[in-house]
Amino acid sequence: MSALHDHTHCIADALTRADALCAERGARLTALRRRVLELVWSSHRPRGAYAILEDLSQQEGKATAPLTVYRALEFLVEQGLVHRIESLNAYVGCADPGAVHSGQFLVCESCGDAAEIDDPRVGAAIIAAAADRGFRVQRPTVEVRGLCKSCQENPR
Amino acid sequence: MSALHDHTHCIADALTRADALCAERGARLTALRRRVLELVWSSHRPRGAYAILEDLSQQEGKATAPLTVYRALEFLVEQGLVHRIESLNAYVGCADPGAVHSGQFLVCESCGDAAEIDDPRVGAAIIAAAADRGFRVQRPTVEVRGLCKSCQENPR
DNA sequence: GGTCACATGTTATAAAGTAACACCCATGTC
DNA sequence: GACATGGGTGTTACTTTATAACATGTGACC
Ligand SMILES: [Zn+2]
Ligand SMILES: [Zn+2]
Ligand SMILES: [Zn+2]
Ligand SMILES: [Zn+2]
Repeated sequence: MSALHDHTHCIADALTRADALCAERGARLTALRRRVLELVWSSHRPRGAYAILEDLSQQEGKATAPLTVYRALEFLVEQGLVHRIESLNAYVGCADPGAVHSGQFLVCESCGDAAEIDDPRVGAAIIAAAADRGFRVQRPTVEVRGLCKSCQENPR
Repeated sequence: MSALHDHTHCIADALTRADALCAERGARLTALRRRVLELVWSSHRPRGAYAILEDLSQQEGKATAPLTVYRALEFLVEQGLVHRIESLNAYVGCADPGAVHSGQFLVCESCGDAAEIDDPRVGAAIIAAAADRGFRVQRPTVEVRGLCKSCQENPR
């Protein structure tokens, strides 16, 4: 997700979908959780829990405890609204919540963007490789570091 | 890598290969680094830096600083002798150092074993998926959680 | 034997994540 | 309306993981 797009729209969209999904499931997207989701979506770059915490504290005008954020993130991850990028200890909004998918990411070393993909070839290859070894897949993690298209075209 | 195998052999083997590789490259596998590598190889389960630190301290009879271990690990990872499992904040010996590969792991939720694989289908699928999006791959990370064969056969 | 690069030691600190327990507040029940 | 119930949040303290800054050692090379 390069520089120029209407990101306000991304955020609004994400919140709308989250509202709908949670309503449908009877999950409680409380004000706090909604605000954290919004902060996760403040960019397409994965954000650390403590960065979110800082923003939240500022919004509230008073210090918030880490647990507050971690609990909200836990909920959002469970609901599939947010993914955790293991290799960055950071969180990013899910591009397509509701759809069943495991989370595959192309993480740009230069701009920090994390593009979520759900490539069936990758998923299938992992399942096949695991099956060959008698391994039962529960949760694949794919995080590919490299250079995104726009950073290749406009290097620093 | 299930329960029953001659793990002493795994360790000796890993050290021998490490010696050879480092000699070949002119990299300095010092006594300390060699001991850390040995501790990483103490099982096929990824081990945390602080677990290794504890073992090391005990061996030496005196407290060692975290940095000592982290620096040794950094070297070992650079040399491809050890991989870091991002989703566990832990380190595991590389099954095939020297070979060019990125590190794909099947991590068992039950016994904790991390089997390293280097499945060409997975690698190729990732490259293809990335190429479709103009993304240039530098370092793929694949960490699959699930149940290994032996844990499926002998559940708790 | 000087010096240069790299390895290690030491101390302090940062960043990321969790435990335990109290309180609040919406919902449903009597 | 009183009251139990359960999930969500607040508060405090703490653990685990990782790094910064600076001093000291050590071996290769000229
Ligand atoms: Zn956007
Ligand atoms: Zn980029
Ligand atoms: Zn073994
Ligand atoms: Zn297992």
